[in-house]
Amino acid sequence: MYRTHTCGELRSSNIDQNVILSGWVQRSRKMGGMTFIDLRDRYGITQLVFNQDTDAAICDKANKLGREFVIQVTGVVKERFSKNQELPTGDVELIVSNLQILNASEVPPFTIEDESDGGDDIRMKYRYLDLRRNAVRKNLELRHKMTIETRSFLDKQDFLEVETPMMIKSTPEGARDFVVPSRMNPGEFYALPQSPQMFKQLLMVSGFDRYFQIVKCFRDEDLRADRQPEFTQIDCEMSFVDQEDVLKIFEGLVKHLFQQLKGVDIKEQMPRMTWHDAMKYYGSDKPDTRFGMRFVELTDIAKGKDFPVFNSAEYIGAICAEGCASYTRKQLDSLTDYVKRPQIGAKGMVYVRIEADGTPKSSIDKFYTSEELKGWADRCGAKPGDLLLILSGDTAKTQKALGELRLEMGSQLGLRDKNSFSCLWVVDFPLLEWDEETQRFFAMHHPFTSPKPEDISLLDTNPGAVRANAYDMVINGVEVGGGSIRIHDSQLQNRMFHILGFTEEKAQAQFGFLMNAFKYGAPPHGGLAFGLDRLVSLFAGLDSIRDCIAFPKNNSGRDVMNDAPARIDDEQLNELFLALKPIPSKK
RNA sequence: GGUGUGGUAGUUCAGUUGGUUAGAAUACAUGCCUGUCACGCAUGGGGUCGCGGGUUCGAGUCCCGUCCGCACCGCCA
Repeated sequence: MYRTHTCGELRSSNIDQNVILSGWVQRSRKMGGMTFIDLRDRYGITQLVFNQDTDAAICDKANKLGREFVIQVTGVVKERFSKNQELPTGDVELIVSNLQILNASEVPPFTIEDESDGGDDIRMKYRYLDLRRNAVRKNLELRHKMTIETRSFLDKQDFLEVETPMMIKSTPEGARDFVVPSRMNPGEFYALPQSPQMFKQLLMVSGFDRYFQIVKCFRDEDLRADRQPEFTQIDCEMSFVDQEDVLKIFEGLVKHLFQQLKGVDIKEQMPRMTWHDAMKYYGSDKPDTRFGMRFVELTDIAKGKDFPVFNSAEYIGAICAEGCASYTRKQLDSLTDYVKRPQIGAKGMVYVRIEADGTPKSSIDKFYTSEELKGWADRCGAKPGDLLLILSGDTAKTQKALGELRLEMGSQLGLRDKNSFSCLWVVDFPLLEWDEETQRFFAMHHPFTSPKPEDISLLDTNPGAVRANAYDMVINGVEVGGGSIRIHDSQLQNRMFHILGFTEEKAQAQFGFLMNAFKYGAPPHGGLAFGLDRLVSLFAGLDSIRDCIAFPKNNSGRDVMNDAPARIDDEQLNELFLALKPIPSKK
């Protein structure tokens, strides 16, 4: 027997019991005649005591232990002389009578501590050691709880978890597919699913009525702090539902998760915001609503005076930063630099300080009268001591830039507290998005998304104005999930394919099986998918989803621990009838 | 593909206008220490300054190229 208790288990009630513990040496403190060792496992830390006077041999043995040695100890639990309030096991310690080294350890490349001395890079390379740390393990425990609670909630609502294939057919729409060559079908490839989209819709045709799956999805696109090439979705679909039904059920799921995992009770209904309003007031389809600072448009009153920049602008918008009139020239310059970065791309920034006596002071004083500037301030609801920040230019670009500026100001003013949560639904997304490059419409969500019935008549006349039955859930500016009511009518679906530029043949080849299925009684259906990694990282207050994934990829999509991806043998290539083109030199 | 930023001891970092033998903390090793829990004290070992080229009497420092990490833009139906 390796242990009778875990290292997080012993309390005063265990005093005088004989126990066996196994675990890793966290750290040892040698005091001369005494040695203390912190023994760690997943459950906690227990202090082991060795005394030269009591048993010199075992004390000598203990003194030879290094960090991360795996040991087994037998001993009796005793009350501590001086208790440690920081540890749950801090009232007791183990007087060790038998010590066995189960495995020695080399000195780890970084310290296995809550505050490790290791950087991200080295910790990823030795991820199995990083996972020993409380901080990382806690994230995975939270992830576990989230999947358990999700399954339990959805099960109670009659959802069935059904697995769908990981090796499917590649579809050129949307993200790039990861592909897998087929040995038995030379020259042909499977794709890894970007989502189980079509399969879950087929399950609706099959009458499963309520489906979910916690499922890996794959997209061969560049990575970000919140994007991995393989990621996990809570994928859901329901039959005989309209948008309202879907929002209600899954709002319930998210509230359940908040309640169970964070102890946060969200009683009121989550706010709904149209996509149009989100863009107008926040410059983003995923607004961070933890703070206000909504856009105020000034185009009509700021245009047509003597300031050429504004006169040539399609849109002039402002945000009001409360109490920021005291910003120095240096701070304002740094904000200007911020919005002028190529990633944001604003040409410049105009500010108006509202002085304590109410007089406006601006970088463009000479173009506007004090009365005019006061008019702007009034419209923005600015009080003395506030600061208006104004961007202008092309509408979409300026709103986006102003949105970035708003987030930056929110961060600077400490309005984006990781421990407060603001959820909302963004609804009424446009169905289609015009692509300048290819001069055609793309489905903003995916090609199976249904248009709003009242907008269907616009499909032929003004496709760009058609709104979709599509919705995203946004928490703290993070898109945590999204979905839509699908098209279940094959005629309407055909019309969509036509608008998206699919020929009859191409639509048939690509989505024929789905179209076929729809001929046999497809129920009205819809659903959504939550990004599990994003939800967990949001709940845990992490900066990157990497921290809640056991074995994540780095920025270039590599697993730095096992060095995947890697070349394969010629033999493997031959078997697959594959030949590599010359690779542009690297290394 | 692009922009920014970084690469110096096992690790995290400092390193001035280019100038002696490249430092600190921590980790590690050794010794001392019988109630520590970030124990303490002393001593010690540890460096291809990412790589290649250039400028210079002299380069961690300046220039060019390159590789790698991170953040972001493009991309992500």
